[in-house]
Amino acid sequence: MSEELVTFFKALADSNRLKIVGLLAEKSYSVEELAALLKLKPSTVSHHLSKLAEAELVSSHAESYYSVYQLDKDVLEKKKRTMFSQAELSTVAAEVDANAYDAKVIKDFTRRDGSLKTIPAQRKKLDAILRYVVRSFDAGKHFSEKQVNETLAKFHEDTATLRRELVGAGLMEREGGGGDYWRV
Amino acid sequence: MSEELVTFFKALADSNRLKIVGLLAEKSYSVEELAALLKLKPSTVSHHLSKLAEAELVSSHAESYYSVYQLDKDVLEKKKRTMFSQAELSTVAAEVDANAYDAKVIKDFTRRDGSLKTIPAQRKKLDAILRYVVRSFDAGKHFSEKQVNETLAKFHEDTATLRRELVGAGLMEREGGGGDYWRV
DNA sequence: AATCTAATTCGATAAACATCGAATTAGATT
DNA sequence: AATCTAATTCGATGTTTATCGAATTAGATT
Repeated sequence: MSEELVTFFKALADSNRLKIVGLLAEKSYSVEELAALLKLKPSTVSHHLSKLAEAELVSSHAESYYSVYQLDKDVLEKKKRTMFSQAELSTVAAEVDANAYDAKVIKDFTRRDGSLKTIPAQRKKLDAILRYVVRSFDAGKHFSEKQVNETLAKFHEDTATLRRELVGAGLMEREGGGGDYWRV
Repeated sequence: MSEELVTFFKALADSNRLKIVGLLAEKSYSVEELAALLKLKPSTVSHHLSKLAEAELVSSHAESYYSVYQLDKDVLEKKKRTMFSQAELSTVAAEVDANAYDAKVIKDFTRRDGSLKTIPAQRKKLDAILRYVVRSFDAGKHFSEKQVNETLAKFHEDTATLRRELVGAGLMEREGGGGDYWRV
C-alpha cells in the first residue's frame, strides 16, 4: 500500500528531478536536451527519468533518434487530489501494529515469569499493564475478593492497588460490599 | 526557492515517517509511544520528527515528562493546494539555465578558434548553431552577399548552406536578387 | 536539593543513492 | 547492409541517510 506512496515522494525528493518535472510541465524534452539544460550526463538523467517513470509521473515515446519524455499531468492531478486524504492517511496508519505499544510496556514491566517488576506510575503504561493483567480472569466467571487477590498476587504484592485500578479503569466490575467481581 | 520543496518531499520520502504522519493525523503522540508503535528506538524517532519539523509538518509541546507531537494539518492543506500549481512548476523550471542547451551544442560543435567542426544535421542543434553564428553580424547594419560569405567562411567552408539556413530560420533577411542582407 | 524520566544530541555503521564513464543496446539514416 | 546517434545499462565512487547505543540535556516529581 504505502510503498507506492514512498516511491512517489522519493521520486520528487531530489532537486534535479524536480527541475525535470518543472521543465516537462512546459513542454516535452529528450534525454539529451534535459542533460544539457541540467548540466548532467545523459546516463544520470536517464536514471532520474526511470525513477520518475516508476512513480508514473512521466512517460516516453520514440521520436527519430530520441526518447521524448512528457509529464503525465493527469496522474499528477490525481495524486494531488488523493494525497493526504483521510482515507490515505488512515491506510498508512493501519500498517502499524496497534498492539506494539502494549507489548512494549508489558515487556518493560514484567519478568520472565510474567510478574510485575513495579506497577507503572504513568497513566498510559498502567492502562496497558491493567489490560495485560485482566486477561487472567475468565470472561463470564465471577470471583470472590479472595480469589481476585490470589490471582493478582501472581503479578504484584500490592493486590489492593491492582484491584482498585482494574475497577477504576472499567476493566472489572464489583457488586456488593463483600465483593463479587467479574470481568467486563 | 525549490530547496524548501525538496525538504518537504524528502521529509515524506520514508515509510516510517509516513507512518508517523498517518498516526499523528489521528491523534497526538509522544516520542516514546511512536517508538513503541514503530518498533524503533526513541533516538531514531527523534531524528525522523526533526526532519518532519524542518518541513513544518509537525510541531511539539511539552506535557509533563513528554514531548507531545502533533500534525500541522493547516500547513499540510496549504502545501497540498499549492503543490504542482502552474506557478510552482514554472518557479522550479526557472532555476535551470535556459542558455545551457545552446551553450552545450556550441561547445560540442566548435573548435577552440570558434569555427565549426561540422554543420549539425539535426534541426534543434542547427538552430542553436545558427543563433551562435548570427551574432557575428551587427544588428542594424547591411551586408552584401560577398561580405556575408566572408564572415561565414570563418565558421565553415560551406557558406552557402549557412547563408540559406540563416535566412530560412528567420535570423537574417535578404532583399533583391543581388543580395542585401541584414540581421533581424 | 536530589532523583527520575523522556528527549535530544553525538558518533559510528551499514544501506541507499546521485553521479560519472565505459560498454552495450535499440533505432534511424545512408 | 553498414554506419550513426541517442538511450540505457552496468560498475565504481563518494555522499547522504536510517538506525542504533551511549552520553548528555531538560523537566518534572519526590
